[in-house]
Amino acid sequence: MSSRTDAPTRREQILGEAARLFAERGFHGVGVDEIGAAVGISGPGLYRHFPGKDAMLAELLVGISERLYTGGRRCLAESAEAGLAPGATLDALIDRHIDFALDDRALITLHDRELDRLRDSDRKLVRQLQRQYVELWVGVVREVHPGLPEKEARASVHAVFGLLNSTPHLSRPSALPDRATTAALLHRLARGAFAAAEGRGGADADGADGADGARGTAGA
Amino acid sequence: MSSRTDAPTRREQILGEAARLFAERGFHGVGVDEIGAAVGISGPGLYRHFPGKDAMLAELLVGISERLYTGGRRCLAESAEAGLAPGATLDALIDRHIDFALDDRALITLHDRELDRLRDSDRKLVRQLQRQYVELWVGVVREVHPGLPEKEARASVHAVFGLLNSTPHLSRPSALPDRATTAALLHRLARGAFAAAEGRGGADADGADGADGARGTAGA
DNA sequence: TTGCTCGGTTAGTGAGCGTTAACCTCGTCA
DNA sequence: TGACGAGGTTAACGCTCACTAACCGAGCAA
Repeated sequence: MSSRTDAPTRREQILGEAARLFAERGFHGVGVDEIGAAVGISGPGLYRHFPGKDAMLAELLVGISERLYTGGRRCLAESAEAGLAPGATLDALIDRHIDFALDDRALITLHDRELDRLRDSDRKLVRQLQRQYVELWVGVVREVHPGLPEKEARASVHAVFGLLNSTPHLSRPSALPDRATTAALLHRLARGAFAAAEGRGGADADGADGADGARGTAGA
Repeated sequence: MSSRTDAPTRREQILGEAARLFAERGFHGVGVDEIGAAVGISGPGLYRHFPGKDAMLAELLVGISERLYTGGRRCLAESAEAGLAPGATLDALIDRHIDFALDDRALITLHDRELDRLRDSDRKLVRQLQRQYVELWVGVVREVHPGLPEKEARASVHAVFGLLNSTPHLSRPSALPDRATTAALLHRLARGAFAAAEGRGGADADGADGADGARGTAGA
């Protein structure tokens, strides 16, 4: 159960420290002894909780992928229920992703850095969840920006993920404004990027979009 | 030397394959035997060209950092010489970075993934080059968008780097439109993000921007 | 009390890997 | 012709590291 912010169980404690360490120095760069030491037990004691080092990484990556995807689905469901406009739904998606990116920096880092260290089956699962999450965004983005061809929408979503996930890469986070300001800034950047995506599609045209309502990126 | 597209020297060949392999499976994830095999020699033969595995990574990371920074400086110099507007300078910076991101995906990946595997001195050097490169962007961005506070400008630049560098993270690049379309799209996304950055700065106010003048993302 | 499980411990093992050693074979140049 | 250096080779060493074996003490149920 864990009423809410219970004392974290040993497993969770281990996963948390492992995430931090993996993000800092890479999966292969961290030894089991270090992970153990980080939670106050030492070395092979971990094997009472996990079958192996790989299993920790797998659980972390599958976990974050699932949380992202189900979080996204919940956004969509709530938006639909509340009868929100596509633009507001996109705002909700963006905010939720920003929360992940700012709160679980280590996991976000791992998520696109250590994926290939997984067993085939786990990697397939994570990839599938990622794909579904992307498609979920693509759908909303294309509702907000109907002029955007699907391929470009997908590429834009990937790019915006790169943008939103960029904060963990900062060497020292002190360079950032406070959390609220950063979140608001990232939100504006993401919306601005999407708005600019349908500028004029280059060669493969679709022409008609004219002055579109949704935003108003000043000049755009 | 090397008139232009000469047969690459052994060293260059090794560096190229090492970059590819490091990007695919991580620095610790690839053995020297594999790197050797990739260029047709085997294992310790590499030590005729490099003092060690670390040295290869160091040369790759220092190299790409230098190329990015000097490339950026050249952009600025040429723009100044031609008397271009700040907007056009920013366009040039963006295009140059996109060329890097699309042509040297492996290096871009390494650049923000394996930095901590370097010896202290090398890491410091790379970090310094990165910082200088960022500051160079920040200067131009603030010329184009004077309403943007410095901290937010810097964060925006980092975020846009994340955006521009996102393509390597795509599992299979076939999902992307052709190169020209992708480049144009990334360019629009980046400009759109910057344009949206100075929306209204949130809490920490600088107050006066209201309807602010300096805009005109459109034409640029 | 006895005995079992849970969560630790330390010591050890075996594989993988970076690196070195020793040796070989060309082409080049005096 | 003969020395030599550049660029390979294979064998071996030594370290790191994930994982296993064997043991142990506390809590707790019968």
